[in-house]
Amino acid sequence: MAAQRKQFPFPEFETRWQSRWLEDGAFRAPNPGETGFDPAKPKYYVLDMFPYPSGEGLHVGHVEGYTATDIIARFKRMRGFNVLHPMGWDAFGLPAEQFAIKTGQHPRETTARNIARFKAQLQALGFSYDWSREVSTTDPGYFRWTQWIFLQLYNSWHNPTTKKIEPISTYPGSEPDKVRLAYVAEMPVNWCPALGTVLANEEVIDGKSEVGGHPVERRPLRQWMLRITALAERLISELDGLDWPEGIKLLQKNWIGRSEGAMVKFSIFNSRFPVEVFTTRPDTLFGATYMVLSPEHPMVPQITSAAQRAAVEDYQKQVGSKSDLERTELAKDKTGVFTGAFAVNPVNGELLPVWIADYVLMGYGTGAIMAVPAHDQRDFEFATKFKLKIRQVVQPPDGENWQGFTGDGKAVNSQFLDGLSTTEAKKKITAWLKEKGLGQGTINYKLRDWLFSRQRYWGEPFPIIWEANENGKLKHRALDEKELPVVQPDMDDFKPTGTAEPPLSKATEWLKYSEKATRETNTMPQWAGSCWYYLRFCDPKNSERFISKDAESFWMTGELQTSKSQLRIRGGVDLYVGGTEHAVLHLLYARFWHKVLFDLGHLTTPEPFQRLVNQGIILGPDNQKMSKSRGNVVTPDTVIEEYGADSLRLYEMFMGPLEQMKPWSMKGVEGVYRFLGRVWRLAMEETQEGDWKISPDLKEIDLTPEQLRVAHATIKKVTSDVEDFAFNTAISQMMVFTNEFVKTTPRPVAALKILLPLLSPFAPHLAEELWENLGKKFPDFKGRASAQPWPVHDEKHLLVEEVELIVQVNGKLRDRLKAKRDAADAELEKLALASPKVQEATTGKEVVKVIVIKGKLINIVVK
RNA sequence: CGGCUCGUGGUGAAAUGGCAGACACAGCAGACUUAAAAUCUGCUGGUAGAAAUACCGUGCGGGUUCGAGUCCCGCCGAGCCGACCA
Repeated sequence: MAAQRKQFPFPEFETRWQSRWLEDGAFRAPNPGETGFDPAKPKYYVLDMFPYPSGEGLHVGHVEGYTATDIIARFKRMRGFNVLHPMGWDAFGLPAEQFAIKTGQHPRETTARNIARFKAQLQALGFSYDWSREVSTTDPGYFRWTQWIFLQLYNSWHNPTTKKIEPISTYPGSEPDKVRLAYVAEMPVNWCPALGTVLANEEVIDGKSEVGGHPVERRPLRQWMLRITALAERLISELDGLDWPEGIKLLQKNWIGRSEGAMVKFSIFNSRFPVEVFTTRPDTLFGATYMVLSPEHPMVPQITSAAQRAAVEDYQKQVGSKSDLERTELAKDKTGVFTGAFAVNPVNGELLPVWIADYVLMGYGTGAIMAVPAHDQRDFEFATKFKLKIRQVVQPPDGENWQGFTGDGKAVNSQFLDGLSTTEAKKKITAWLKEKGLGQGTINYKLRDWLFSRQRYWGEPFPIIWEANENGKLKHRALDEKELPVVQPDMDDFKPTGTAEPPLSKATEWLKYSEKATRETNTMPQWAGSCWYYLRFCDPKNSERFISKDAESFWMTGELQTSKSQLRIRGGVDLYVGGTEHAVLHLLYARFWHKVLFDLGHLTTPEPFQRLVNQGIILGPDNQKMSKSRGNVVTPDTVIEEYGADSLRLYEMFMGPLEQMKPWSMKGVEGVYRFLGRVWRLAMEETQEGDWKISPDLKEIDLTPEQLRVAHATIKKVTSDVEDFAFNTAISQMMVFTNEFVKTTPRPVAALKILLPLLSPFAPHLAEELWENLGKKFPDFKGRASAQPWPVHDEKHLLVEEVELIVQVNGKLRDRLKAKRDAADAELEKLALASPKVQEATTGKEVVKVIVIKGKLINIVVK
């Protein structure tokens, strides 16, 4: 098959065009102030989620999104935009480090090799990236600025009065370390013994590590945290102005998990300290019949009675040894232990038994709840199992069973709340609690602060040192930005230490910053580098700043200078394409950093990505997710070898809607390959010797009215389809166009002058090659196909004198008739009623109404 | 259990509330060829019919509408995500 003669000589011209584009910098986007910059051109920033260059290379799934953005980039250039379309590498990360450990090669070497392979694969697809802007997160010239941004976080705080991130110097208190956006905390973390590292909650799936699937346990460790929760509110509300899929916005909202409720203080009968509880249903306070603390709650040891101590400690041990997986799986059946303590219900002085149970999580709210079994499913199950009191305090509307009823209703058995609706009761009790100093209304979030340190070698070192203060206690201090970048030392042994000490702790030389100070040995997580790469692309070589003011302003807002008073709501990357797997984490983290830098005055837009599009997953030919173990992975290399890059690009776009999940089919590739062959033969003819020459059928003749109609309908449809990301239907329209012209001889060469520019974003190599060939004979074909202005359709060619109308009787198709395009309604009605088929269908019936839709149909309603 | 997305030929899929199945794939028949490949032509939702044509048809049941694949309600099924979030 591979040796088979190709339908058109793509093996020769595809690589030739790729080198020509590279050589003459065809897709270089000039920055303000650079040669070639034209201030009259509007900007368009189209971005792919840059890849992690794994050892596996790209598969056809990666290529889908990249092809879509490439089509948009090429389209926008032809429409006169200054298009920024960059590519780079998210190259820090665990797989490279683990591969290094296994093979003894330095991750820097394997990473460089993987990048070279990825780059070659991308270039073989003819993508129009501006390669002069290539960045890698592992390059010291890049991560120097990642570290610089960390310093911004370290040196700033969230001012609750202004609700903005401000320099730490505006903090009026005496303990700045308590408010910094980057802070140190002793946290129970997800420790993965196999990987020898701590993982973020997001990297743990069903109690196992996302990478490798190793078991993960909880253990307390000193960690760097980022105070993302300070911006929780804005991370929700500022989603509103973004052109993102609603589903993704919802995912982010749910992840942040805002809920309104109240904090309520319960005093404990035998303790000096109260226990605080968060509830979204303060209106059910009179229905609280017991209280539950999380087994890890710090108050548990103090309040536990002597009689219950053994049972409580036993239960704590049991829960502690369970992985998160077991804990949630076994959670179907409620478990718990009585502490022997009693809490006092602040509204009525009732004594409530205090239990511990693992269905209450330390990580949410205060780690303690008031249990209202009558109106909460979990409390109801628990109370039923342990025979605790259940008291109704909400009357459901229309006579529903009140047991376990969690909806809104009317308050009962609640003294001064009785008769109030749920909403009113919430308001009243919250005000009452506040007045008595027993609680207050509050908003709680599921979002936790971001665990930002990793015990790894292959990541950005922190620009932090530890030195002893007067009391001999170690204290962290930020390095000056002049000391950046902090580069990892070259080490032969970067294996995990097996303890919580990171591999960098073995670099004894590097570790020592001065007589009194040592370096932080943790490194940043992989997310760090990808949080701001879209900014660096705007000004990738800048050694003075992470991005120049001019470049930032131009590529984010389209204006050369944006004064503070003109700050934009819209702006940023115009189009961002990538998979849904980054719907919460990467996108949330990047938005967080962007907002911090925005508040600190380094950026001109509050959001990084104006428009987001998610491409669907491409399944293997067997309809299963592509994976090495299933053996159903299709690589671009094999497809390009056999059918060429243009066929691969075209097929990826022809498969179906971009956002949809769809299976791969080699037969489908063959289909678009045949189509490209037909386009080729529109212009070229094979000689006896097997060479190609310009087809003698091509003549400088006018298009017929019908040909003009097809041509202009194609311009119109392809243009609007590209704007709507409906690439599959754009391609089918170009197939219609081609089918119209292959059968005609002589063939108007003007048809190709329309088709080739339309086709060039999709199949750029073929379009360039044919355009250049035609230029040798027809002087009309100047320059390059990819540099042509985008064709514009003329509506006058689409109008036809006679249109076919369909005639329905009661919505059922009965006849078709031809009529003048602008015929009057009354005339059409008369024509339709005169049709024999209509008469057949209406005899003996009364015509009630006739609906005429101009140019489309006539519907006769009979009774 | 909850949320989201989606159910259309043998397959991938089209269809601003207005001719369901465009464009492809596969299949069948034919042309070219010694033959094959490639290419080209025709047919290709189901049932009945030689055909014209007729009837049926977008997961199921209701509703809105002159008219529903499309909008609304309820079910069934699939995929993805989140799952004890108080």
